[in-house]
Amino acid sequence: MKNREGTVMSVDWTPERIEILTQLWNEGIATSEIGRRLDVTKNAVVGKVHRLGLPKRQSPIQRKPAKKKKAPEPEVITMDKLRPGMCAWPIGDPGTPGFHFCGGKAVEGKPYCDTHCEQAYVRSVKDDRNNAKRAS
DNA sequence: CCCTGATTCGC
DNA sequence: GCGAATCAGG
Repeated sequence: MKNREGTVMSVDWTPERIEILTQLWNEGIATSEIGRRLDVTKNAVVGKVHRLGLPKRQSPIQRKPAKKKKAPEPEVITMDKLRPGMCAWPIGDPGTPGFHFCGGKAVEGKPYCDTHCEQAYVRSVKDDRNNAKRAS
């Protein structure tokens, strides 16, 4: 695109250029060729084509769903993944499929993370009160 | 390694 | 919305 006469921000996808792009694409011209023709990169072409919803080509390519840039996918902490310093709060029923642990950062000296320490503590308080009553 | 297109993601 | 980077198939 252009900013008021001159400074190029990116390619100006005018209707003409889009038409050329579409036509060349429908003729089966390679993206790199189209890019050369319109003076843009092949990535720009394929990106635009994809955005325009034009028919796909070289079909049987199936990309990995995984991406390494972001969203590393929250790992499920199974027993073998559990390490010291990880919250060992059980999730699910032990011995059944899908059983795993919280896996969060455990509080120093505790087997659980902050959240699960609190939950454990709530129970402890009740028990401690009863125990304390009896003890005293 | 070259080509291709496909998808994600920072801008 | 754009396209470089990255990825996957040929």
